[in-house]
Amino acid sequence: MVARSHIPAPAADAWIERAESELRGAGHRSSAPRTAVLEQIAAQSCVHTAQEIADDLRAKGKRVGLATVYRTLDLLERLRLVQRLDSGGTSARYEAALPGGEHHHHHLICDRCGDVTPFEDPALEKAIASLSKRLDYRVGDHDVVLRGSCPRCAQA
Amino acid sequence: MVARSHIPAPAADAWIERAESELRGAGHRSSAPRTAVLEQIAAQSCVHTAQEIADDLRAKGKRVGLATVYRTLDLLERLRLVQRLDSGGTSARYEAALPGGEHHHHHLICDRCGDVTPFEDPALEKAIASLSKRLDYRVGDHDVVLRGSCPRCAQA
DNA sequence: GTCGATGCAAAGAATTTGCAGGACC
DNA sequence: GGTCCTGCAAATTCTTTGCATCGAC
Repeated sequence: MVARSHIPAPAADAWIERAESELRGAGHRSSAPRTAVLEQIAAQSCVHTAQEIADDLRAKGKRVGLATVYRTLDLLERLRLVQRLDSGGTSARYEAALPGGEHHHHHLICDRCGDVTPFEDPALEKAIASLSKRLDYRVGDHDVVLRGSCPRCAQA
Repeated sequence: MVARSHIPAPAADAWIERAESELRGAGHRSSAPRTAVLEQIAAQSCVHTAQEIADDLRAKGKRVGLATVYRTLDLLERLRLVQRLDSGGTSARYEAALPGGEHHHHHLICDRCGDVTPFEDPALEKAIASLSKRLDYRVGDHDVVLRGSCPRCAQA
């Protein structure tokens, strides 16, 4: 469904290092299963579900319990190292995020085939930034999801 | 948690009529439980969960099964008469939507207390519209969620 | 009268939690 | 060696479905 990776390989490595370091800093230990999950998240193209991450790892011969995947994702989400996307589908999807906001992007979701494609748009970010200042809220994160038909489904 | 209604009373009435008419047009029958759900959705302030809708109806003495609430919401969502919001919370939230796009808005969600506040911003809509034209996707809907701290939680 | 709609309860799906054993520091 | 982490399975939570019955048209 989804093919393109949106984080270049060197950034993926940097993300893993950063994640390990932040986890350690937060008083957590390192372990083979956890590292495997980190690597899988860094390597994966765009958003995946917990189940997919576990399956992908199993396919690579790394046996990691689904509960461990969930627990790791939960930790990473708190540290803002992964971003959860509730795409309206049946289960949540996760992807690597860089706390500094590098490679910040949003998603297009195809209503028909479920394809998820990342995009970024400075004008959109500017509109959100300007809006955030005008609101009564202290705004942190934001999420934008555009839904429609991907090129393949649109022509079918 | 959430207080303000974002659809004025006359629009709420119009929404109910429209919903009943579209449902009929789609070959569905009218029934007391379904009408009660429609009224509850129209009356409610911003997004509520299926469970909340059922509870509110029960509190009014209208006994409507949770399954019926889900079934009705499902119908309405297909007809674009309600909008589902997967706010990252544990369950989906729904609110009335006008297919024409009137009263189109987005949401601010407080990370701490779960408050959901609607807002609208023409500049943001313009940015999204312009972006949509540039993309390879045929874009239909979109969702924007800003997360942060509501005024009350921010000062605490 | 036919066929959709309802309610309840059972089924399903996604995620979380309890617990005993194993690994890290 | 204490504590955190893991895997498994059981428990929860949200949502969907099966089915007999009721009500709208």
